[in-house]
Amino acid sequence: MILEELLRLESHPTASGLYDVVRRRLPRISLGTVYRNLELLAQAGAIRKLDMSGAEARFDGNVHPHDHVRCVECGQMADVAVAPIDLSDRGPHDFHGYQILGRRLEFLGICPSCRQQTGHNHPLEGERTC
Amino acid sequence: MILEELLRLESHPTASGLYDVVRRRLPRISLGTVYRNLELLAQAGAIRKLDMSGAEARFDGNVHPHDHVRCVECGQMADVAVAPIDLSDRGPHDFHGYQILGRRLEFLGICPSCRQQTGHNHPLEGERTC
DNA sequence: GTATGTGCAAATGGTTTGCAGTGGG
DNA sequence: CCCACTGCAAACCATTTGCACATAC
Repeated sequence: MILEELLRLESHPTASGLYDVVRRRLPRISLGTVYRNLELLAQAGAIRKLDMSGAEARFDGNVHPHDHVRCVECGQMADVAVAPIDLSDRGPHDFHGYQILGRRLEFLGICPSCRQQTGHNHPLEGERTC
Repeated sequence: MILEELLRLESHPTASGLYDVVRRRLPRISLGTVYRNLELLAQAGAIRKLDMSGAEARFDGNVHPHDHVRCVECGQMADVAVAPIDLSDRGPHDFHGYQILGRRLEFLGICPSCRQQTGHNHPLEGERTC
């Protein structure tokens, strides 16, 4: 039922956000159970766990290859089609001998609704813009 | 002195790793102070805070634009030259109206020393390989 | 003396875990 | 009856914070 609700949502809920939703159908479920099952589902490859950038982890029912944008203001996330990375000129020694298994790419920005509310500038604190 | 030690190291230490190093020169320094100053230095743009992928945050004295590889086994990190991302065919609506400020790219792999020790396979749990 | 920065210890918050209970097979 | 799974609460761990004190100006 946790999986069902995650698939229904196209937001990328946090564990406790999903907990709130699932609790509407299973009022006696505990947050620990939600965490346990999300972990199992992620390991089984049924869902993806998005634990980037030190924030609260978010979960994604879409297991097709894709990247993400995250709002630096509110933490909301959205899907982005896979952005091709040019590694044509790289040898293994550009990676210091690491055997590369994968990559994680996350765009950072401001979502439409946060953009309206605050005229803030978010210079990304010492981070190159893109 | 925290900054000095971080610049001297080319590993990408965690806060407590750096704490251990700095404590050799300042035996009475506290971990809280290390955190406080790393935060200030990162905000001032003197260092970079690398808090990707839900692990313990790491700090980098190299503020030039570059990406990273992280060992999924031991957490060690290394620098990688900026990998160009092809966004030529993207309009703002591919990003769901997000105003893009930056990106974070992290390669995941196994570092040379972990590679020797364990013949393990690390299929990156339901993650596309790269 | 006033402001800034520190050590220390306690609080925080997301996540994990130990354990006893429960329900399905 | 057994076992996998659960609720619950406590533990965990990186990080942050409150506070009293120290040091520099």
